[in-house]
Parts: sequence; structure tokens; C-alpha cells
Amino acid sequence: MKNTARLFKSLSDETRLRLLALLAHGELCVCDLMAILDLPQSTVSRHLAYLRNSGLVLDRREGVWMYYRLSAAASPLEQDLLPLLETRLSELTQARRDLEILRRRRQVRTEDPCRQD
Amino acid sequence: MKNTARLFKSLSDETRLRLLALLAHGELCVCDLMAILDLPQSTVSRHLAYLRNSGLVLDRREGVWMYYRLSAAASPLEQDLLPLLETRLSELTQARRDLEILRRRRQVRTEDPCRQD
DNA sequence: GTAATATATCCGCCTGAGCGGATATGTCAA
DNA sequence: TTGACATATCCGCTCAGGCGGATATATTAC
Repeated sequence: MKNTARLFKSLSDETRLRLLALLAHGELCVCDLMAILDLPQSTVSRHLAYLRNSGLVLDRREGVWMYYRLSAAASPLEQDLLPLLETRLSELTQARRDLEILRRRRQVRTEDPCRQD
Repeated sequence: MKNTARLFKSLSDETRLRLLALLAHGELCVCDLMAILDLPQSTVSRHLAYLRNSGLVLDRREGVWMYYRLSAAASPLEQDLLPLLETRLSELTQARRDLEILRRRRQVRTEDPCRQD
């Protein structure tokens, strides 16, 4: 029961929900997430660490960049809850806005993901 | 999105999850809940107030007793999430223990719900 | 090596919210 | 009205965890 409470605590912050909604569309690096959420690097990094510790995301280093992605559901509850959450989040305006920015970034993207512009 | 985060925050405390799991089996008064959870009255009352403020439960006074019950789902997310949560919670040992105590109390019950014994 | 860049972590600060004993409130019965 | 009881709220305390600038670390390029 503690674990269930902990899972919900991970989901109880707006920034983390925005991160999860974005990662539902595929792996992203921290610089992408910073740019899309428009939040300080330390804030984004801290929330990603929180999500990693709670088992909801995995990371992968590629050169200088850290890529984050959703992890597989670790419990029956997660297995049911996470898809449902993604559906519901995608209906919210904040998530739509974030996703729109992501799409635009992907169009413009050259080879280097995080060239400062 | 803030509302979604707030919903999860309501669910991010073990005591509140235990309360919800019990109330899924019908209306109960505070004295029942205190006895089952084996927690101080102020603690139980505080968490019930939290759940009421977040719209997850409703209360009803009957004489000296306050009865709490689950409220109808207030959003599409709740509509999907809450039944699912009840299913998953009922599989956990803590919830099973609590429910067992509830059953025993109901058997013994005379007319007055909270006669001190 | 050094510099540049991306990311993680540290720091001090601040707020939300947990705890449970003490007290206030509401209701009923006598 | 007064007393008993159920419940809510108050209080002081404590701690988790939010914030974002500053600093540390890791990697690559030169």
C-alpha cells in the first residue's frame, strides 16, 4: 500500500505529468524537455531524477546527452493506470501546447539535437 | 493539469487509500474508521476532510455521527481510475486486514453504531 | 592538457502537509 | 441547562519536497 501511495506521489506534480505526457511520444533528451517546458535546467533534471527513482522512466547516455524514455509498467496497477493517464493527459491544453512545440522542434531538427539557437 | 496533479496528491497517502478502500464497501462513520484503522481520531478526521475537499467523498450527519461515502466520479479520469484503484487495492494485505475487521464489526453490530466497548 | 557543452547535484530558502494531544463545536438526553 | 459523546479544528512541531542559482561532473573537441 505504501508503494501505491508512492506511485501516486510521483504523479502528483504538474511538471512531472508534463514530462510523462511528452515522453509518451518517444525518447527525448533533457535539452529538448527544458526547451519545451520552458523551465530551468535544474528543475527539469530534478524531476527527471524523481521519475527515474520511482521507476517510471529510464535514461540512456549518448555522448553528452541524456535521453529519457518511459519504462515498462512495473505493477498491475501501473499497467492499467499509465495508458489511461496518457489518454486523459493528451486531452488537456497544457499537454497539447507542449506537444505542439515538440512537433515544431522535430521538424526543424538537424542532426545535433541540442544546438543552441 | 493542476487538477490532475491534485487528484493524485489526494491518492498519495496510505491512510487515505485505506479509507477509500473501506468506503468502497459502503458508507461508514468516523468511529468505525477510527477503530478499523487504529489511528487517533484527529488523524482520521483530518484525512477525511482532505478527501472531502478534494471531492472524493461526501459526508452526511445522522444525529451525532458523521457518515462518509464515496462520491460519484467528477472527471473522466476519475471515472476510469477509481474502479481500477479499488480493484488493485483490494488485492493488498493491508486492505484485506482492514476489510476483515470491518466484517467482524458488522456482525457484532447492534443498533447503535459506535457504542464504546 | 584546456575549453565548451550537457547534465546532475548542491545549497539555502520556503511552503505544504504529516502528526497527535488539546480544545472547540454540534447533537442528544436527562 | 448540563453532561456525555462524536466529530472537527487548532496548535506547535517536524519533515518532505518544491524552487532556481551556483557548482560539480562527464563527455567531446581541439
